[in-house]
Amino acid sequence: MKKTILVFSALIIALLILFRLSRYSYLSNDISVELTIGSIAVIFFFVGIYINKRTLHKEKLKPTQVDYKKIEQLGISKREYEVLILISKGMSNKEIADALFVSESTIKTHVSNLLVKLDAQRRTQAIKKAKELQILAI
Amino acid sequence: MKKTILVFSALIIALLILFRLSRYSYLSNDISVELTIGSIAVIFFFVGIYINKRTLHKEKLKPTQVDYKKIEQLGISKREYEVLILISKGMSNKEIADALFVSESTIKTHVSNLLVKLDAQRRTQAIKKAKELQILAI
DNA sequence: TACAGGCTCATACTAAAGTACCAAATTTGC
DNA sequence: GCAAATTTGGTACTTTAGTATGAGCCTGTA
Repeated sequence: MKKTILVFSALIIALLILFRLSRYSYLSNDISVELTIGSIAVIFFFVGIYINKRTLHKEKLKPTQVDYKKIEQLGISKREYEVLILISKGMSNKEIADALFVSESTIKTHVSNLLVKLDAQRRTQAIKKAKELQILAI
Repeated sequence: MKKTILVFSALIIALLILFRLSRYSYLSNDISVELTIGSIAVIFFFVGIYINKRTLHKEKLKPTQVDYKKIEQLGISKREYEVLILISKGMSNKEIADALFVSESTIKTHVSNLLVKLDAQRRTQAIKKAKELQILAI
């Protein structure tokens, strides 16, 4: 943002100088003046578009922020949340168990607890609800 | 877009007139000229931002377009795609069967075919892959 | 008309997923 | 340091999910 302001300021100064010079140039008539104004308008119009695109682009890179407060509100523990993420990646209980170095029984317990906390009947429904609640990045 | 161009043109004309008038106004000195230029720059800067925001906002309303060509490429039939959508909504085979007024056996067949076509082992994995392939809106 | 493709459904399985209940080991907060 | 919460894991069971295979019914089209 600092860079943006600097570039912006530099542009304004440059244009003002340009305008000053133009007044003593060989083209010191009405056409020159209107040309300058037009140029300024067009340039700043595109500068606006450019800057806006840059800032909006950054927003798009983090489209869905995880709502950690909601995770807490739902009483979902750290480990349960880990399991939830792996579920959403399409992994089976066995695969999750291997990934987290625990037994499948443990994962089943976590999943069961998750389903209650998310008020879901199935893991697929849990995925959907979790995304709606924004506790899982889309 | 037509409206945008009209507004844009009107603004330019208005500013040119304003500038013309300012030359004969009581403030006909250097400060007036620089003020005008500054105003034009600022105004067009924000016009650029505004227009850009509008167009980008429309893009955001359709964040993930469904890639129907890819559905065809994968050989996923109409009915199978319907089932896929309901799976992604977290529904069980029985629920999908009731929703589509067919038997659970039929849904199982569709799901089995879907898993092969999406190269998935589970329905949760099918959801994830389908979203990655952009054949399901996120 | 014949035939491919899609939709339907059934049977008979096997494999996961999920529930219920219990209990021990750890971690964490006060 | 102790209570509370978390994590872990087990048994036993029910319910879904998924596979394999076969078959009848439409529909568009070569």
